[in-house]
Amino acid sequence: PGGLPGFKSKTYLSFSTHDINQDLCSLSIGASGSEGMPPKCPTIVHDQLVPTQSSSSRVIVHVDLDCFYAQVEMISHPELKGKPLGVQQKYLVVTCNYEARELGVKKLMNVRDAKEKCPQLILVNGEDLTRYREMSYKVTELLEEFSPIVERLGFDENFVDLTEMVEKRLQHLQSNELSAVTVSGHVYNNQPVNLHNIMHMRLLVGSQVAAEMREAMHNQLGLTGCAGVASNKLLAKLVSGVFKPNQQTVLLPESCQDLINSLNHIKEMPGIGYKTAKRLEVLGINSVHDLQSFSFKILEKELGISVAQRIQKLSFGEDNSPVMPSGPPQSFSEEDSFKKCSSEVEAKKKIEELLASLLNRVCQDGRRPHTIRLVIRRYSPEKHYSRESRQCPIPSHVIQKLGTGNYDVMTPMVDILMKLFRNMVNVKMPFHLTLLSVCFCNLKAQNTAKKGLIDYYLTPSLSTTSHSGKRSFKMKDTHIED
DNA sequence: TGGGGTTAT
DNA sequence: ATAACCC
Repeated sequence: PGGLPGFKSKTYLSFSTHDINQDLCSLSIGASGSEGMPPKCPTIVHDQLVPTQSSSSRVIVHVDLDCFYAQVEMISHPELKGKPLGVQQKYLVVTCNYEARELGVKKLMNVRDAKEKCPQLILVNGEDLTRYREMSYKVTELLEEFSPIVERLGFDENFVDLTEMVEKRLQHLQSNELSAVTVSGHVYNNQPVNLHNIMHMRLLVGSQVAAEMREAMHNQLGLTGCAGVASNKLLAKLVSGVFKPNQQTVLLPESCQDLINSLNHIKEMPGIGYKTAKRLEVLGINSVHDLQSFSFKILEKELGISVAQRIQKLSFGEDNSPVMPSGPPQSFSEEDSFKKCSSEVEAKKKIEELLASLLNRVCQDGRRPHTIRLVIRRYSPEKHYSRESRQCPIPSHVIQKLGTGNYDVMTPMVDILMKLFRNMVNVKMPFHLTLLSVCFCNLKAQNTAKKGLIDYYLTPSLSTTSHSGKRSFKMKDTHIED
């Protein structure tokens, strides 16, 4: 209101991007009778479809490292280069290098099957993620030098929003240089480039930045990977995998439908997971085209408006979700799986191990966790994937000891964790666990003297409830007696 | 299936 | 606290 030339302060614009065609949106112009606030239901004086370039004019790159854990292992052990190498966690080969793939080893293959397929396969244990995690953040930090808008996806993928960078580079080009702009890497579908199409130009410059990113990753970190450049995260991710290993691909808008039609099943659509795919199959939806043409009303009834709207847009290649800068992690966790744990003493030993590693990590980070969580998985013969958890606040006197080193923080933490354990597991009855995990979350910046004062006055749990004599718990944290 | 992560409800 | 998603 008031900020747009030609509109008076009580004129409101309302945009709806509900329409399936992302290049159109509905525009309502209304006038409000109330003071200063946008009307909940404006008087609609005009309602029509108008062109917008809201989501389709961005330039996004998806960077995907090749067999990341195997690459890190080959950097640590150069003598393994050129040989078939697998990274093992428990009895699984979780990933392997391309030499091993050529000999038939697949990701998440059973160790026995892998050895059978490929007797020369060399296996290294990858259960300790420390070096992978460290290298992963080096990659993210390198990408953040290009643009600060970097979103991590797992340890080996990053999205970067290049829109602003690309716009600046194009502005700095002279008009005679514009006709000399070329693509770096592949163009999806071998689609011809039109140098008079502004979006083509943006994506070409995006492909050049992507190539610079991959060069920097190789020169500075010794890593190879793929990149995909497109106008949104979904398309960038899908196109990054088209030419595999160590190559890059740019998607021009005209080939978008071809890209999404290249998917053989909706489960291959990022954002449609195991559960949703199963529910869609029941509805007879198997292909991307099935999902595109399916009645939205019925889809909404089955999945709710949120999921229905999101996934049907995905099926058209539409994805307006922003690249969210990941920043430092929201949580730290360590887990261990095993065939059987059936006694409290055994569980305590494992919990102590997990906690010791976590304390090192959290100490390095500098911030302090204010919540601790224990997660278990109970054995069940057939039915899989069900975890239970209990969490509680970390007492402030324990938080303050974190990272100081000379005070024993293990003992009070283990005591808390064992209370959470007994809250979940009836130790007087037989039990059979197959996984234990400890998680630190609710991380807050360490108190400086100044900020400590501010916290004292502004943090509800300290300043407004400390006089009540009882601790107040937000959410559903389990209450642990001291 | 491992050992991690995130957000939404 | 759980359920879904991602790697």
